[in-house]
Amino acid sequence: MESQDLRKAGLKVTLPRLKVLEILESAEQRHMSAEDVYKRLLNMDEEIGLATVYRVLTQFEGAGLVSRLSIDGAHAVFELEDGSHHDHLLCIRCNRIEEFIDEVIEQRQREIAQQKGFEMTDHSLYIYGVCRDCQQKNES
Amino acid sequence: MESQDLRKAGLKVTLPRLKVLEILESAEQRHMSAEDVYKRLLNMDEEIGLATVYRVLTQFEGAGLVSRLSIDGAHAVFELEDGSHHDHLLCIRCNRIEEFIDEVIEQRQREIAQQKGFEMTDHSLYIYGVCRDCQQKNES
DNA sequence: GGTGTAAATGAGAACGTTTTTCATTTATAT
DNA sequence: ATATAAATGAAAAACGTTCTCATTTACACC
Repeated sequence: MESQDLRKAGLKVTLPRLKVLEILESAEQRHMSAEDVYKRLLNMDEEIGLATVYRVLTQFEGAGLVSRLSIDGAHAVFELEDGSHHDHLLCIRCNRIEEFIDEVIEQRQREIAQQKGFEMTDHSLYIYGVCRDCQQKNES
Repeated sequence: MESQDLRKAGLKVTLPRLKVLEILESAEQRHMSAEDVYKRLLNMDEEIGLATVYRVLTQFEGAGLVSRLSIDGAHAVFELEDGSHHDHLLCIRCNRIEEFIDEVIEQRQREIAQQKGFEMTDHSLYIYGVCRDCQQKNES
């Protein structure tokens, strides 16, 4: 029951919040922009404004229910938080997003921060490239 | 002589381009936003529009003269390209930007891309934290 | 089950950054 | 010197996102 997640996060259980959660959980694409979520809502005939979608997603982020990816200059995309820290690989052709975890890189980052006298709070790593499918499409 | 750099890049040698180059080369801060450059121009009594600054910086990027950093949700900043690939450490308090190179991370990224079937074209890594100075300020 | 209160919402305006438009100016090849 | 394509300035538009404010809603309490 998702209502519990909302209550635990100190958020009232409202239709917009339930719907946005539902969309994030059921979407075939794990990574969605606010606009994506909004369009999905329109398709479901839910009269929920874009501003509310932004608000809800931002609150979810604050509550640790979703993570926000700020990819390059593009608009932010959100993913359901599953507790696993991971980084991302992005296909520059089809915008597919894949995830990976690499403890070697994690460790090196901590070392670098320490070397430079930084108290690390966060990091973001994106690898850009052309995914296998798009490489093949290009050959033909 | 910077004019040569512009000509080599296939760009006409114009006052705005020379001035922007000059600012990037002489600025005490290596990382500048378009707005930063524009303000500097105003201080120099150069009547160059902000749109031109954006255009020039984007062309310089295309020509490989500068790199654009798209940090999180913030506005882009530019740095003179010196041929050395490097990543960045950012202080979330004072916005200081430091650079680092780490071959271990570079290598791991290549391996991960290969594992995932990606032809890597680029990557971006930002480590966020609190720099030494800001840690000390906080203690007092 | 009502009711009060603070929180949440919708609509549209506002925002900050960046890009575009278009008429005018400029650099450069000839 | 001149023609031509490229570059510019100013203002408007675009973009994703946040804010404002009047209205609605969820929920704690009776």
